[in-house]
Amino acid sequence: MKIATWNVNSIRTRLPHTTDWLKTTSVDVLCLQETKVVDEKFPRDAFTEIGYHAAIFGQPSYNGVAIISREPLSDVSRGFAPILGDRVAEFDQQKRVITGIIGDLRVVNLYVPNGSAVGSEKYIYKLRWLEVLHDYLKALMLEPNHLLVCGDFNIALEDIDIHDPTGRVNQVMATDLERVALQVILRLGLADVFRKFVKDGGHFSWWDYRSAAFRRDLGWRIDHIYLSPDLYEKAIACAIDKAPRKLEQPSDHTPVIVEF
Amino acid sequence: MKIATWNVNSIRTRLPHTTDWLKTTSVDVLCLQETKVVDEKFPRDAFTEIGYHAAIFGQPSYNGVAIISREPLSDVSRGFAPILGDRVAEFDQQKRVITGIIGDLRVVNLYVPNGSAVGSEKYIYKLRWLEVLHDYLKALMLEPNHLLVCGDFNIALEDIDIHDPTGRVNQVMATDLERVALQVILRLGLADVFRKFVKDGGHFSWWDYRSAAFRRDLGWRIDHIYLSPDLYEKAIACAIDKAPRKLEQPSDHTPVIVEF
DNA sequence: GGCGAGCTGG
DNA sequence: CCAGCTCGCC
Repeated sequence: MKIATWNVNSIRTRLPHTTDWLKTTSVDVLCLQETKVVDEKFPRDAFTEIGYHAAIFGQPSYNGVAIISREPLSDVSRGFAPILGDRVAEFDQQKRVITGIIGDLRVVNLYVPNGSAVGSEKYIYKLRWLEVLHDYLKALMLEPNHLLVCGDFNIALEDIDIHDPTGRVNQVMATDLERVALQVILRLGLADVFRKFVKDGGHFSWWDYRSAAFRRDLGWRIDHIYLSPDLYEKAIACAIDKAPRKLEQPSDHTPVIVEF
Repeated sequence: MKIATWNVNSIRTRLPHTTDWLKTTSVDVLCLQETKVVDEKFPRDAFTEIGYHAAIFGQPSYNGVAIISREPLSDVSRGFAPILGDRVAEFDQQKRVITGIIGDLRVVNLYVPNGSAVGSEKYIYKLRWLEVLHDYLKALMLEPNHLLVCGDFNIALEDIDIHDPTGRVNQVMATDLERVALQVILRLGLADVFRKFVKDGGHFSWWDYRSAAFRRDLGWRIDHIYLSPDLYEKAIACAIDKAPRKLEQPSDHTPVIVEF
């Protein structure tokens, strides 16, 4: 059983990359972020043709998440409100959360806000969003299922997750406030499965399009897979597949895969 | 001596096509229309590197003309107002006219308004613009130089210049009013040099991007080269080069070349 | 409908 | 650097 997360930065532009990758890698579940397309225009057929189902939650231009899976998902829910009620409805205007159940496993797929610049409106929104995410995951953890929470977190948890942590306290995606917000969430009982297998730094999942960042390996590890305790024990591998980032017209992110 | 006219539909997008074509065709003067770029962003260096000068008159997004030449132009003037005075200044807001002298030859490069739909505001503007052009060329013909007037005229002079002239009287680029306006200009003493060499129809310089018009050869001959009488006598060839229209990401127009 | 530029977001 | 959008042109 293999489950992956990949911010594709437009599923329509990256459709051949995505289906090619599914065919060669044969993961069972692929969580996509930044699909950037309304549900009516999501290229569902391309996934059906190669034997996958798609649960989608999109909007025009921005954000958008989807779970591609060999087995159909049950109990799919989109956004925070179905779990937390209308008090959080404002956070569902941006389509960043989708979840569903496969067997005894709940998969949560997230596209955490980027935060723009430290102290900006968007940065405040990101921190508030993470608080809501805490309540959301707390609720889901009451279920009997195993829990896998993955996606583009737009946060580098440790300094070794950044190519150059100099001045990180002023850099969005690495400030103390963001890290603490995420650590509070993890204290609910989730662990970064990549770190079960890889202890050193220099492993990245995102490289800016600008300044030839990929060629110079100036990356960040901001795409994560978090597991509930017993699932964490069962994991036998977790890796970043850099190959898709080397293709023509790549996404700026590359997939992370966990295997059980 | 070879002189060409080509509506490139954005010089930045078509820069490789344009410089490649100059290198293989080695024309002495190339008149460009729809450069779609302000002068500060015009890719002058690309032409300098291959041995050409550039006289430019552009604006952001729309219109824009340029004359690319092996020898530098003298007496360059941009727009109608330098010749006709401020009464026509309103017509220079759109950058559609540039002229300069090489040896004993004045080259006038035009991007005639398209006219949108018959009877529209833009159609009226086109007819008024053609009246101003008449006065402009009348003034230039007082000079002792030979005169070459070329560009995208957005007018098919004869029915044989349209793939299907059915209902042309209601079609912009082929109405009687436009044709007469152009014929009045030509009566100043200018002749279509393409017709010195080619008498039959079915020769086009523009094919709409839509409906696979190029593949089906549904074109129009709207890019012209007009010459003063003694120059007309000296012309030894005039041809449309369809090759650039067959490239990847082509302009919707293709070059017309006259040789002396 | 096919395209390009300029804009906004990352 | 790249994505999609909005706009205007043809």
